[in-house]
Amino acid sequence: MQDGTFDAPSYLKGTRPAPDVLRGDVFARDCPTRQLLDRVGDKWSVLILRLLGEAPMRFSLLKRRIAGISQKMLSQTLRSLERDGLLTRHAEATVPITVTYSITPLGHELLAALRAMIDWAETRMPAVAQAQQIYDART
Amino acid sequence: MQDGTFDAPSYLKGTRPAPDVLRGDVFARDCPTRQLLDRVGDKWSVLILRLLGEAPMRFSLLKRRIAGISQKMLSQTLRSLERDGLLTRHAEATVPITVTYSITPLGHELLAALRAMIDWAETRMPAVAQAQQIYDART
DNA sequence: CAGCATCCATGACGATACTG
DNA sequence: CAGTATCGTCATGGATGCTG
Repeated sequence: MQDGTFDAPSYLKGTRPAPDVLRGDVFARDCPTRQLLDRVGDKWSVLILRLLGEAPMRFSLLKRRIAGISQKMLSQTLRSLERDGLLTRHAEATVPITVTYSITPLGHELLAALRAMIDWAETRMPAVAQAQQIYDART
Repeated sequence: MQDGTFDAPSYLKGTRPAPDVLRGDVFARDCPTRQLLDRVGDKWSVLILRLLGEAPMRFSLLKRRIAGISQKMLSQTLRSLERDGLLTRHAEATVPITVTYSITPLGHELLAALRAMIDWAETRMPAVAQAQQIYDART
């Protein structure tokens, strides 16, 4: 039993306290925060979530409200968010077809969790911009 | 006056309420949230901020605690965060040189604003993973 | 120890054209 | 209307080698 049944390091089996130094591997790779940022840290996800947080919306309306997004990226990002369970797609078999996207409870939860970050960005990004100017002005 | 003095659309001049539809341009480009995510949505920034939120730390310790990061990315990300005013660099002229990084009040603020997101990720990413499996299993 | 310089692979993203 | 398919570009980030 001293060696354990598999090859996991001892601090992963709880026989030693995670040593703070060198638990990096787990921290960096499994870190749920990174996984989340991998998905919503892209160019459009949060923007789309915020819009759908206001109200369900059709593809074309999203396209018009998010100036600068391409059909490809909108479509791709929507599919990704749907896959993640953050929004749902509802297609009506009209001619032409009508597709509406809505945020899910899980998506709403995430949006709520992002609220503080969004607020911070809106009030404090000027301070960041100022810090940059000072940094860039240094000889 | 009916046509206005420049070629800006009327809702930008306040002669009509921003119509919800079509205010996309401003929303998408100036959005502080996007600016923030452009800076901390990368692979390592939040991780570094979290570590420095615990305690000031030297380059080599950061390198060891974040398994998988290259010197290049660590150095590059640290410089970017320093430029943004989120952390400070202190170099001591020992031989060899000793460099310590600390989080700033602004960085601490941001970290606090990210707390809800981090917590959400830690508790709810399993739900996201499950949603993905269901999505991928659909024929 | 704490970097910088360089090269290279990958993938994110945009533009364009086409479709049920 | 709501997409898919294809192509090209550019930025991100890893690997390697060198330095004060």
